[in-house]
Amino acid sequence: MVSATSENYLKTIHTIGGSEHSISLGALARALNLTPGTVTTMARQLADDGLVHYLPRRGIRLTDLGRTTAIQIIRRHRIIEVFLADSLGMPASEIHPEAEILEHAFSDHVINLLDKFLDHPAFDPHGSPIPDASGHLRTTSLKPLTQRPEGHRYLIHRFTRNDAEFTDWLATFGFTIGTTIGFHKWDRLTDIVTLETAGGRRIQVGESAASSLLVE
Amino acid sequence: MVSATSENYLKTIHTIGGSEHSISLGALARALNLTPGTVTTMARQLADDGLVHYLPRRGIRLTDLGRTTAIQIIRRHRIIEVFLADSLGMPASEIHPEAEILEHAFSDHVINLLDKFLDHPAFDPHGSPIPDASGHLRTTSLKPLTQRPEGHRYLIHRFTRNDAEFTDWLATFGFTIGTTIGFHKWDRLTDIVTLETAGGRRIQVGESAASSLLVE
DNA sequence: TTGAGCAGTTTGATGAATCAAAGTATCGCC
DNA sequence: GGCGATACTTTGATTCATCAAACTGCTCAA
Repeated sequence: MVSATSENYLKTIHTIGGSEHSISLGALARALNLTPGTVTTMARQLADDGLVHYLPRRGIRLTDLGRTTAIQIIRRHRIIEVFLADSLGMPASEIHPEAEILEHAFSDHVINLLDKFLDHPAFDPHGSPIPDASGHLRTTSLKPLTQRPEGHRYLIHRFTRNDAEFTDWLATFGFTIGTTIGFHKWDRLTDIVTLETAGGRRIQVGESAASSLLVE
Repeated sequence: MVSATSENYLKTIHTIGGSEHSISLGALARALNLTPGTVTTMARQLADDGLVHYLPRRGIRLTDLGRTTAIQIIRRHRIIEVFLADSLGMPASEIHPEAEILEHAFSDHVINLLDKFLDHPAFDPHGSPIPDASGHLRTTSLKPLTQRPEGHRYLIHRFTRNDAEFTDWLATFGFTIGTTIGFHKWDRLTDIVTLETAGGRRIQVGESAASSLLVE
């Protein structure tokens, strides 16, 4: 069994370095808000446990075991987020810190039951994909609109925001599941995204609203 | 904020000593499976935090603060158990150890949302009452059958066992919600409880099955 | 009333996770 | 090629929760 602390290290290494990439301990220390010395000590510990490859002064990288462990934690986190938002009705902006704690307390067994209860969601409320129990991402081309190139039209597949007011509002422009949406422009300065209806009409929404549209 | 460790001490003190009674540190050490020295050290710590009254060599007792804290933990535990059993379909026999861990990870805010989601259950799947958010037990005369005196008839109010097979079986004897049930005898040696139908017929069930009948 | 025995306390040590501060490598620049 | 800045590592200390083992004090029985 891996401690909650180790789980947080693995999750962070996976988040900032991905599965292949080696990351510097400094970057890890900054991401975890710990002093460099602490992270050096823990890196040796994680390497002893076979969870990471650690080359002093060169960086740290997940082993196969570390990666599968990290992915299980991410899976737990995202399933919990779906539960908090969809079942309990928490706003998407509040769920992360709660999930951050709960992810270390839920057993894989309970998480699998929760996954079933939620009907095997493919995305969390922020639009991030949820790996299945064996750690694979469902092969799908669904992504949040904001992870697509601008200037194209996309097919709307799902809203990752459990908010009837918002989806009703979108529907007034003809944006419903199964229809297409134009991704005109994302102004990164103001975080305003300009959408385009089938009729060519332009509407503006915030980046976070736009990212709740899962498109293909 | 109280550590998960302190929470476990408080919960155990409340469980074995109730709210008034002082308990010996030895009893506490045995209940927590810790050495006496550990518990002595922690008792001083809890007293410093204002959670218990501790008189060396005499015993330990919850303060008002300790009691309300303990009751909140018990509330979290029991609401989580209802969720695991009723929503996720876990057998009542498996929920306790999971709830034991989760109770330290759920915030009071999320617990209140979960309580609402579950429609404010009054009892956990073992038949224990769930305190409300302010720590009060709903004033109700509902109790598991096995906490009633033998030789009387009681009104069936609820089954704390999410098991259609069991309730269907009871229904074949006319034991449904709103009807009465006779509590004939509880043989504490064999833990067999003898029930009596409206027609005077006697049926035997195990103590744990009988305790899942909430009666008035 | 005086021990013997037991319940409870103290002491010294351990492991996990952390920090501050001192020490060392490495990389790029002149 | 040498030097300085930056990044990383080491060292010594701290806190929390725990244990084993030595110690102390209370109570009951002879």
